[in-house]
Amino acid sequence: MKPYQHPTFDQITLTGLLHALSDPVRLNFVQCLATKMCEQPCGAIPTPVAKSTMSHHLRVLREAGIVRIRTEGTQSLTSLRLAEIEAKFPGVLEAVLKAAEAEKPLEQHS
Amino acid sequence: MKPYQHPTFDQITLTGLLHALSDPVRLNFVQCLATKMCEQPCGAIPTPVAKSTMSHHLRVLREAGIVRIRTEGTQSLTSLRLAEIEAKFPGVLEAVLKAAEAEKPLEQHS
DNA sequence: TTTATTGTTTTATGGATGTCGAACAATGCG
DNA sequence: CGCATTGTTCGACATCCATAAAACAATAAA
Repeated sequence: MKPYQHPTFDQITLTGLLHALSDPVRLNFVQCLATKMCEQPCGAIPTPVAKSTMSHHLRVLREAGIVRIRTEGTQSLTSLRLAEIEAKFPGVLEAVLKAAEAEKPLEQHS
Repeated sequence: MKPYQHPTFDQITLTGLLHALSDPVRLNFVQCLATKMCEQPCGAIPTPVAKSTMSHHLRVLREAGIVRIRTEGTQSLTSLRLAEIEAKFPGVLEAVLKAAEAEKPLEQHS
């Protein structure tokens, strides 16, 4: 299999992170990841978009340095790079996630 | 003159705010606004882009609910909606601004 | 009134983006 | 081996976006 390309700590940028989080689908995915606090296969998180679209979003999150993805068997496991982001941009992700949780009454279908 | 349209407190969204801040030019402008802590005419803040481009960015920031703009004479004065954003998304803007300040060695020309 | 200042609007353009279906790849299972 | 599962990749498409030049609007200053 092809191992995924991840940005290093130094390559992560603030604007890149903000842009990645500015999409509702991606923000919701990150939010779910954060609450579960463990690696998740993409399929384990409900999304309102097609498989291929989700794959695209996952790549954006990965290239922004927000998530780390590794493959195990047929499924790819995704985890938050929480510690690194906190180290680089203290308080940002935490505040955003808290705000997202407070803002969203939450609804998913399928 | 035409008074500017501003979103109400309820109309401000997290993704809208993140998207508005995800552009380097806009983030830099907001950062400058925050450090000066007072109304500023657009021209008082150095930008690397054309006037018309900056006008566009200002509109994005305004429509996202991040800044408030009023006209006085020929110039339009811009101020941060700091208290409102803090009330709606506690800690978000503060953390982002702090991260931006830490990340940017800062350079402007013209 | 003429000119300067300040910023907006319009129009154009090249590039990025979100979306999806279909085809493909890799692994696991029978 | 054949089939199912899980994602990725590849067009394709419509939309949004950052940029800027040019024209316009409104006020201030001479």
